[in-house]
Amino acid sequence: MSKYDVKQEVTDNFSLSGRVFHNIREDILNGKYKENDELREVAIGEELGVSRTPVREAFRQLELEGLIQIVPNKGAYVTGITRKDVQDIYMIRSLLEGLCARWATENITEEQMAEMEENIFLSKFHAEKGHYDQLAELDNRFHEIMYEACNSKMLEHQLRDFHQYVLRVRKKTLSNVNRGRKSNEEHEQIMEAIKAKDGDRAQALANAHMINAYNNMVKNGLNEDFGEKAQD
Amino acid sequence: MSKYDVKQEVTDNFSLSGRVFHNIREDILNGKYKENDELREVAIGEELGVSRTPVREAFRQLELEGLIQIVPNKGAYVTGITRKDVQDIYMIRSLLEGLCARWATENITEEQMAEMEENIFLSKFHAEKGHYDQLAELDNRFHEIMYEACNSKMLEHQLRDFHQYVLRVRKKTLSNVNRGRKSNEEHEQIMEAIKAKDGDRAQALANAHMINAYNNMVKNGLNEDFGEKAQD
DNA sequence: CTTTGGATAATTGTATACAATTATACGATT
DNA sequence: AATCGTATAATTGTATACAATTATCCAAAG
Repeated sequence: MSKYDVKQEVTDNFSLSGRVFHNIREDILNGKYKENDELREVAIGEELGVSRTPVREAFRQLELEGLIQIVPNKGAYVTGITRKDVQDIYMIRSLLEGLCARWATENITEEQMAEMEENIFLSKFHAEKGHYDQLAELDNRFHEIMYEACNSKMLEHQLRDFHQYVLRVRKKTLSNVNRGRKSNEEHEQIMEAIKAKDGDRAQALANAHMINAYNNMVKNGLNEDFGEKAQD
Repeated sequence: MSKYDVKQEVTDNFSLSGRVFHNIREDILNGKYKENDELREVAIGEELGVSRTPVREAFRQLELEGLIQIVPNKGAYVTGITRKDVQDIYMIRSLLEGLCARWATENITEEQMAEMEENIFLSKFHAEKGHYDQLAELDNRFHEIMYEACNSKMLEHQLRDFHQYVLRVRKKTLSNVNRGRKSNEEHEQIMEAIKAKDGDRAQALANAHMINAYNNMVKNGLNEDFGEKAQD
């Protein structure tokens, strides 16, 4: 019975294929499955206690996300994520987060603005206290608010995907207390620009925010994770 | 006939699910399935002569692409593409095509440069002759070359997706002879900037190229296609 | 007439069976 | 010993069977 008492998030109420999808993706991003590893349907099915059907559905999704490559009648192979991939994603994100901040400036609702201000306030508090977990969560949430506020289903979708993609790498980064504080300051500036309806400034700040996050990540932590996979 | 060595998407394989995926996507993009339509697994399976299994796999992919929404135990509903979506995609693409042109400037190979020059040359020829089909193909190919030349798997993937997404809308646009000629000129300028290793200029030109393509599209053709779905 | 209850049908979710394809093992031939 | 060919096993591709859930219909109650 203890097996079923394990705490599950409400949003984990997915279909089996959905759970399998998230599970495998996490395992690829975690490094459990490494580049060029072959994923076998039965093995993964048994590991997760499901049949091949949901596993195959998950495979198709992972293929579309570019995390695995399915070779017909042969197998599914992990594509992995190289150091250069991460770098490219951050460059792409910096442009799109900038655009998002601009659009958010034009479309943000009062409720969203209020939540953003609250987010900044809480982040300051938890930064003082050294509550890294809450800080990471608030950081995520800040970006989520912006994604919602930009009022663009397409852009929101893109940014959310990228966000997920580099989430693991970002975790480490934020546990650096200095970057956490600096990140908060940058969020606050972005928020102020949005509040002041200064789209140009919001865009530039959000753009720079991503570049800073990337540069900080490169300085500490990325090498040990991706050194063996580095291509460039 | 022209070349077949054009790089294809992974899902273009000969598996049933791949075919079903492309089939449904095409039908959504060309309006056979409209917004909020419910897609039933057996109906589509029978129509394409396959069982539910490949249909379901295709559904999962379509959901990830944002073309349909799967409500657990209920059904799959077409999300559709609004006029605002198209506009947003073009804005996003303009940024990413700019980045792509910049990176292509830094990474393009001699072979790719040669093909790009050949592409420009052929485009001029077919524009003179009024060969719209070849012109559209060459236009697609020009962008494909840039996507490959940028040397970024991530960016290439993103741009290819967007490109596919708006392909149908673009078809009409290019059949406007004036836009076709203007587009060619812009391609040539981008090519020249890349050849001259002027990344800034290449980026700015590619950026503007997308904006122009969008503005032209809005001027003629978009309304009749998306008028009934327009939200804004 | 509207509402409600439940039987029935339709649809999706999952597992399994079977076919097609590919990988592996192993002996025969050279 | 190396290579080839074939039998066998392993794996993926597809279809189907069964379970779970949701939608529909219709009669009876108010």
